[in-house]
Amino acid sequence: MSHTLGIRQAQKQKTRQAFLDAALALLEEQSLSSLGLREVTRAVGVAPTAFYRHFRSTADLGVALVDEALGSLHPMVRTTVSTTGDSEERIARAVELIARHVDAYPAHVRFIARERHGGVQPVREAIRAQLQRFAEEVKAELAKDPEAAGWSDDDLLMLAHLYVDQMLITASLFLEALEAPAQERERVAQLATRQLRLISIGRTHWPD
Amino acid sequence: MSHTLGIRQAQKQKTRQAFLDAALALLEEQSLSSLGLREVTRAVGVAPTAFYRHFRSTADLGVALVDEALGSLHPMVRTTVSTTGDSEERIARAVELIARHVDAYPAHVRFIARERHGGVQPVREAIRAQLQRFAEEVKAELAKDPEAAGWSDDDLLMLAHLYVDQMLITASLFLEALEAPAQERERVAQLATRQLRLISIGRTHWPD
DNA sequence: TCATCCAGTTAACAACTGTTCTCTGGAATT
DNA sequence: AATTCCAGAGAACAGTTGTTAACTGGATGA
Repeated sequence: MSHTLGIRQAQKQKTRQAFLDAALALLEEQSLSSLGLREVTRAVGVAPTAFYRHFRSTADLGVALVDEALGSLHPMVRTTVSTTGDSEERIARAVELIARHVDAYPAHVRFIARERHGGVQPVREAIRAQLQRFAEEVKAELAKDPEAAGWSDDDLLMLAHLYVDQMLITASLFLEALEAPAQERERVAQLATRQLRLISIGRTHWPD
Repeated sequence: MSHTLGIRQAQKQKTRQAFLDAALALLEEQSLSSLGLREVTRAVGVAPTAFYRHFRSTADLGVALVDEALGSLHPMVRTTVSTTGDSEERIARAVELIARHVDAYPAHVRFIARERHGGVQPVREAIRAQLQRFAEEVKAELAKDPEAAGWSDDDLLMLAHLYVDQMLITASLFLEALEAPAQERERVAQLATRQLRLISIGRTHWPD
């Protein structure tokens, strides 16, 4: 049973979301550490002081953006890795899925790539924690595969991190190619596919 | 025969270098897009207007920092990849070399990791161009290896990019572990070693 | 119905920003 | 020795910033 929010709470959440959306748009052309509080309130169309009703600082807003950008991604990642079919099919599906995600949420992807090593410590920390969770989820899925027989937990996590990092690199490349001709995007897809293929081969022959 | 600079030019270069050093120090706790011109001149100890004698803008200063941080790295990368010995020795040496570089130039590494996807377009472009050069140099070295027989140019470049990205990821992990206990840094070294090992295995079995 | 709450407003603060123009004094050139 | 050059200084500009305090008025709960 879902609880219907009061008019007041609903309006507050609406404004909060407007803050997140406006910030995400502004962050396409700058980093979080240069994002001003007044800049955001101006974009939302609200008084500067209203900001404090929702966030302590822009860093706090950034952490909220991390949750929005990565929080909803967990189920997708899990189903991607656990997809059935042979190795080649799974690679093609993963690349396709990354491309679609970048198309659907370019600002989210840009934000994560930009702030992962950005100048705001709490945000870096939040991203690091979420990516750690991703890696552990991927590891759990990898462990189910019969190919994982004889793999140590450490090695599975090592491979999971390799996949997660590769996912981010690929997403970033698709992002750069967003406004480029289809041919360029296809080139990125081919590159990512072959890199995943090479990793997959390394995985198969691991305990040589 | 080296040309001795006049007193004037020498002093100018000295001040310019002071700008680069001060900026790099300030950028440990923020991004380039939030770095103020006055902030830098204050750190150097000169008047704000002196900045314009050396750079058009902070973005321009950022591009100069890219050259300083990556320009001197080319010979090192080349010799690393072309190092003789079996695969395992080369991996160990590469990881060791990355760790030492992070120890020696942590601010450079932080700057590149931060601004590679940062909010200043000309700087992103400069980093992208340099990394492209790195990849092509690595590719040229890979091509010399007898193991590269039967590899297409495209596949060699694909593998080279994989190595370059992996190098950056590893450097970034070492950076995070800079002030951590030696045990943590060893964990990073082990992780990077095994990831490179897996890639190396994939490379060996590539045209399966 | 009435008192309470609280998201958003208004006004004001000192401090800071990038950029301009004018000036200075020592190096470089003739 | 006289002239030109030019890195850096100084002062002033209109705008911007984050944060504070006291307020308003509609939703909320007794």
